[in-house]
Amino acid sequence: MRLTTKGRYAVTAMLDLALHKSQGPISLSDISSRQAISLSYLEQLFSKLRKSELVSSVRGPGGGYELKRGSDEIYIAQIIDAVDESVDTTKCQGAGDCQGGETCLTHYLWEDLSEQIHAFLESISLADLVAKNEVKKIADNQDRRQIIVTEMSAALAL
Amino acid sequence: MRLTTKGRYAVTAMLDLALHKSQGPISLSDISSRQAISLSYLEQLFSKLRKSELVSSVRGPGGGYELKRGSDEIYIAQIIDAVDESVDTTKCQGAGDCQGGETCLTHYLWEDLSEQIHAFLESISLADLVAKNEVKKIADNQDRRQIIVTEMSAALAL
DNA sequence: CTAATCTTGACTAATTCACTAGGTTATTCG
DNA sequence: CGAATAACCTAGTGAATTAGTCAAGATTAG
Repeated sequence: MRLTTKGRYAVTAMLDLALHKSQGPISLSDISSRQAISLSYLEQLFSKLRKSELVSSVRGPGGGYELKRGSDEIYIAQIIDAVDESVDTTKCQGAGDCQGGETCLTHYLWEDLSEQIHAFLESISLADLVAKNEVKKIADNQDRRQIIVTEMSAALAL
Repeated sequence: MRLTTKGRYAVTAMLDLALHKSQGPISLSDISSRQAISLSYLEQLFSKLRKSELVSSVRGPGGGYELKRGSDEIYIAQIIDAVDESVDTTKCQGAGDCQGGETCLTHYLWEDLSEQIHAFLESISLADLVAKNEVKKIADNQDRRQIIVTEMSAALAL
């Protein structure tokens, strides 16, 4: 699991789609001006998002991109995985003397942590983020923290 | 909150220190050979870790680095923050027309998510990771997932 | 059919990452 | 004392990632 600006751009753009899904296909230039992301970079990102079946494209005038599924069926982890193809984090895949040795121990500890974050992001949908934003406007910080706890717990109970 | 290989290297190295803290100061060349991280890169990372008061150094023969606090008082987020100096994720800091507008909305949604991950990593100490590894050897996947839930909940209850 | 709109893909520049190489300074041991 | 050890510091390099440019293709409106 990697968490970089590329993934943030992708999630931001997908959020923009979710917020405007009632308006039919959204062109990338709309997203570009609204979210301050360069058009060409968006094009690259959406190429990957399309290959991952997260969005569908409509060409020609009035065209653009739409969420392929409902915003409650698209999870943050899927978006990040789509644009941020993960390299192998182990680095010691059968590389000689690292068979359950100490080296693999620490690698495994990190991977486990990474898995937990991934599981968390797999449990949050675009709709969740949008919905939480509504709540946030009223709730103060303490209430918000409580919401986070509830969500995280619920998320991992599966 | 960014999650890159740089942070992973730092956490891995700190875990190595935690696992060998009974042996006095640990030299970087030891960590380098055990964890397969280049020595000079470790030096750069530990320079930052030292400035962040996470480790202390002992020079000369037999010297090396030690955890400055107990491994139960050093949290993953601190390590990552130390080496991975975060750039401003907003990009629209008072930049004209982005005053609570739609642009800031999506930025804020992402930042909130990022905060949650940070809060999570702030709640996991080096000792936690080491301890969990002991448990893992016996526990099956379902048990592990329960542990995760407990940890995440406890983490955010503050 | 033609023009406008929007996707698609190939190509390029800038930045960051991971690492290397070289040295200097502090400390211990023979 | 002097040689070995190891932290420290600075600069530089290659590759990957990030971000942006440009020129095609596809599709619809008029």
